[in-house]
Amino acid sequence: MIDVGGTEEMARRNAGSSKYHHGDLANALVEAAFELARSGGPQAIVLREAARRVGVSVSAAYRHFTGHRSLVGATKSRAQEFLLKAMAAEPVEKQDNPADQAMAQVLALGRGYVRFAQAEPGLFRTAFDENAPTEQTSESFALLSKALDRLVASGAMRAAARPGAETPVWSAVHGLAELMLDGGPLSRLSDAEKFEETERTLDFINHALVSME
Amino acid sequence: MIDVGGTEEMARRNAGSSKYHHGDLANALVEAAFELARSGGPQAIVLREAARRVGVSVSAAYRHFTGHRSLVGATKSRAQEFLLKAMAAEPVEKQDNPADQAMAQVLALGRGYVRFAQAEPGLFRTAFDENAPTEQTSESFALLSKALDRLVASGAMRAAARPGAETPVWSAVHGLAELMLDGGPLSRLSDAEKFEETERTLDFINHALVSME
DNA sequence: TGTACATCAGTGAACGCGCGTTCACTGATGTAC
DNA sequence: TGTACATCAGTGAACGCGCGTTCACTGATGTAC
Repeated sequence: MIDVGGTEEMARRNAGSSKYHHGDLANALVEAAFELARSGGPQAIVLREAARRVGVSVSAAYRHFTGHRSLVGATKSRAQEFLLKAMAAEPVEKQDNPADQAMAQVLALGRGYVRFAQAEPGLFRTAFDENAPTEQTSESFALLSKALDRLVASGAMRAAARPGAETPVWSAVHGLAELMLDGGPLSRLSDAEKFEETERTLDFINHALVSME
Repeated sequence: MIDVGGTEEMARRNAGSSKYHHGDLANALVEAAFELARSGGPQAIVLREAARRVGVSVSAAYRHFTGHRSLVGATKSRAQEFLLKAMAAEPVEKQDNPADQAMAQVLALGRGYVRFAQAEPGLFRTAFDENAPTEQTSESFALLSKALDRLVASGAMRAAARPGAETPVWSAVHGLAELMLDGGPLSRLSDAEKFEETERTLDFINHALVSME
């Protein structure tokens, strides 16, 4: 145990001889809930199980959350953050001219979105769990907005078509992600086919954005 | 009680003095499950409650379904049929030329899809319940395929762009429906705004289909 | 046409399960003086 | 620096709930002769 780093909470947790006061139970519970969600979606978030995994009594959770619902809400937030990160982290191929570059950036966001859904279906479902309270406004939406603004600025898209353009783009990408998700109508496709359908849909978006008036 | 019509099952049911043999329990249970799904989505399908509503003992249901899962599967099928009907029933505005007419037909399918999701969120969710077994291949998909074929035949869409065109169109429409569903990120929009976003997305699809190469 | 009997389609009680939530409690911590 | 005490963050046992499923059973139906 040479490793001295880690978060402040971990430090407090490990430092104190007593484990009575955990130090960061709230975060620890969300982390456990997050892992449950990762494996089985929002339905798999079980307050008792999260407490069990953290090694704490069930009722201790009620010091930090008003109940099951608020734990799920916190987990949903975390899942949304992960989706955001996946979108932002998707590589963008360098293009010759600004218009192509701006379009490549828009499409990369979509690609990251779909790939995240594919890689982490449980988290993706949790991020859009309709039963859980939404704690924050969507930063993913803001990311897409900015990319579309740049698309207009680059000349790749008409300014007149800009207002409200987020919705159809988001819809196409979100719909594809949902349809290809495990259990969905397109879930039986091979990985290669899924890739193909993703690129096809991104190309579809490309053509629509360029030709909208 | 002048009404003599009705299905054969209902006839048998009402005719016999004894109610011991229901005559059509399987259908009656699915119908009850369907109403539960309509109100609360697939999660609301409770085998015991369905039996209760039909007025039959719980264990009677096991004569007709292997268990809860198969009841949900049957209900999912029914919900899919309703979606199909809503798509097919959506009115198509008459257009001057064949190309516009073919496009109007494609977009009407999408409009019907989104409107069904909006009007019957519980059924829409049930139709795409990832946990339930899928019993039949999607007739909705076939409907869309034919409409796209006609689009090519009419000259509104390039033949080269036809293969695989179902996916992006379906994705855009499905995504919009999901995002606007109760609890979704766009669920807070007013009815007028939802209408606007729907038309915008259909227009988006229109432009993409026309300009794809 | 009547009767015996296999089969079909119900009944109702019971089971175990794991969940979310609540309760009275107690040990640890930090602050005022 | 020490002490009293309020507050904070845990414990563990218990509750009720409604669910899906199973079981031994019984009444109704239809068919063979």
